[in-house]
Amino acid sequence: MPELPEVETVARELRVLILGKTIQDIEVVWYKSFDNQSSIPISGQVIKKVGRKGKYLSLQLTRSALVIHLRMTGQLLYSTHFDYDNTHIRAKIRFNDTTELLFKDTRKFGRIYHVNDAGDILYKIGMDAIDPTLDVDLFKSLVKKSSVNIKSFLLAQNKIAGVGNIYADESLHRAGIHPASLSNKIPDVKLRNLHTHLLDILHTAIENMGSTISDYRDSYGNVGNNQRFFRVYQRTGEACLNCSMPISKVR
DNA sequence: CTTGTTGCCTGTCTGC
DNA sequence: TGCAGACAGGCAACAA
Repeated sequence: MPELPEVETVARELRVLILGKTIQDIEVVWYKSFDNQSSIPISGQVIKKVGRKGKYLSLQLTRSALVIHLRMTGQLLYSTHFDYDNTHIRAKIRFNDTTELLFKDTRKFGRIYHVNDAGDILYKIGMDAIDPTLDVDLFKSLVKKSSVNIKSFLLAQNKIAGVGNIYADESLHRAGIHPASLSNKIPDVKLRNLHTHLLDILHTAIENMGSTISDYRDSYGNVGNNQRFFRVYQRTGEACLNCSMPISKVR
């Protein structure tokens, strides 16, 4: 499931692939996958900027914006030909040079929102996890304000955006913090550690083009490489790389 | 305000 | 081999 590093990988690729292209039209195959909240026509608009905040991708157009969330199985595949497999394709963004950006989403949880301004969707989301202004002190103060367990805190997108199950589990393990630990009871030293490891893990995952569990693909249809380096995620029953005890699943 | 619960979806896996 | 049911999981909507 795409989290920050996977969405960042797609964003970087899309900057190369579709920036400056003019949209011919959008073909919506599954109506729920496309949520049109703007009356501004999409046809004829140019992709001015590709952004990302948390797990959301934003395409700034000439006069409006497309905000995209891939949820679990969403993919944005760039296509230059017409003989692709249409299975699970929920929408097609066609450009006037005959290339297309295909929104493939097996489980139909993902969404493309068309809005006047990307902020209409993104305002409710917290600070991006790799935003440089989210320094140790700010990170600590956010965690200390929360009474939920630390794993739930990391997953809460209105607090810090972009972290999902994979990178929450990996960073907590690396920092030596049990996921059920209460956020406001974790000592400063451990929080400092968590901040360092979270950033390191996210940046490393971006360098590795993200992690592919099952469905994640980049815009070229390629899998990521980062799943090879998991130390706890989906390693239930296997030996812990720190203490060699079998890893058990808690929820 | 916070926290918890439910529904959205379909492919894959488990047990009979 | 077939089939029912559990499971996976991010987030919106809703309830408390």
